[in-house]
Amino acid sequence: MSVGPRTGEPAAPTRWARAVLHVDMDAFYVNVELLRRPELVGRPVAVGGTGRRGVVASASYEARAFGVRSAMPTAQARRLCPATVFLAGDHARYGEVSGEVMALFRQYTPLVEPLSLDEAFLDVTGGQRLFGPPPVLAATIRAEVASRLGLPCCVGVAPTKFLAKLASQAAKPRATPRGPEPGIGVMVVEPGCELAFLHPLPLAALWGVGPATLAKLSRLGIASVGELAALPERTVVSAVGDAVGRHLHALACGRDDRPVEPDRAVKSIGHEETFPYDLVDRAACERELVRLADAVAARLRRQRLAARTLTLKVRFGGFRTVTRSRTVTGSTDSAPAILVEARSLLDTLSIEDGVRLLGISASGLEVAGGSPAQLSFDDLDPAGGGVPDWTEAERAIDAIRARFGVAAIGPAALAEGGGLRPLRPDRGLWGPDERPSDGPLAPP
DNA sequence: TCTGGGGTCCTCAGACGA
DNA sequence: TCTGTCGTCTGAGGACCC
Repeated sequence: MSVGPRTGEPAAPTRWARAVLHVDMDAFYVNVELLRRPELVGRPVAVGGTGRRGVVASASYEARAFGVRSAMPTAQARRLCPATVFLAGDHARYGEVSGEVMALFRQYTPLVEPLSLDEAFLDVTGGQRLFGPPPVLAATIRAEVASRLGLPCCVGVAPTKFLAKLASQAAKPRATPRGPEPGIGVMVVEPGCELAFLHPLPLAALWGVGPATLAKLSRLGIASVGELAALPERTVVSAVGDAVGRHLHALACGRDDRPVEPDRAVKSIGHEETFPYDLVDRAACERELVRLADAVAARLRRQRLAARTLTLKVRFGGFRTVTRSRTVTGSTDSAPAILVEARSLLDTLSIEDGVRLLGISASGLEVAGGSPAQLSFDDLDPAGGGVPDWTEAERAIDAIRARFGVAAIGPAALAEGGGLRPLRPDRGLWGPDERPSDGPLAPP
């Protein structure tokens, strides 16, 4: 389907000055699981955290028909649709499949910008002579993903990223109380017809308008993108702030010249974890910080990066969340150095309300070794004893893990019952695991 | 017995140096 | 020497996305 002067007729092979595809995999995690569990096809299925405090990461359209949505607490999803089959998920597998999907896209253009595991922008402006008009290429890619990987997806075609993204949403299947209804698969917004597609849409369709911004814009008495575009830019800025206001007003007017960026540099690397039961003593918090610091440092080293700023995130029992960060001269990719800093930041907080979540994030990233003096944070050690140089030891740890797996070696503080409990890539991604033995805590 | 994890970007306040 | 201004950096928090 297309929005344009020739709607209903075959698209003429006009040359697009700029053509962007947005490819969105349908219920990606669920459909990857269905490939190896075909007996679940047609049933309500959800992937996500299966334990208490878990949330849904992805739901089949059969489950969505009952109101099950991603980011919904698993307990609520169970109440809405008790017949749902809940799967814990396999993030490593989704990463592998995502790699195959992206590799397929790159057969058609080198300008592929992954947004997440399950969606990407493709700039196909330069491939029109080779692969045909963008709408034809969109259909080709969709068919290739289905035939070679066995996965459904939707494609939006438009002159800009933003419109391509909206178009792919319009092409998606719908969950209705009667069951899933197939979508159109490919939606095309022809050049010159951007506003006809855009302006009837509700404000919430705009990328960047969430509940808070929607409430502010609604106070202006508007409900559609077209009404937003009709307002003076200064009115929008006064309602939602300078940067957001100018950005949203431009989008509403159909202006979006952001390029497809294949090589976006990572800005931060972090890990956080919600615990099955709130932590109430500092020693337990510090053990968790050891695991988090170990995981963050390992990822920094894997990507040959070092961080200047470290941020500690703490969510208390009442869901109040605070962050504390510190920026230093130099940079680090060392777990002991990150741990010293995280402990020091934790010391500034009272944990008497219980700690529901801890997280460590590294930002201000630079290429490791690029700093004149690789910092060891030893001037921040409250004991004043400095942090030993772990460079060689961590190199050895990385090599052992590369060969034998992440659980093969780790900090002694994480040894439990003869085994290690490091952060696994797929552990607790959508909430704490079901099994109490997997977590550090029993119910209080 | 509601509310994950990994990110990016923006706003605002305060500190600080020119 | 003091004061005000401006730009920049940092820290904290919020909003949003998937």
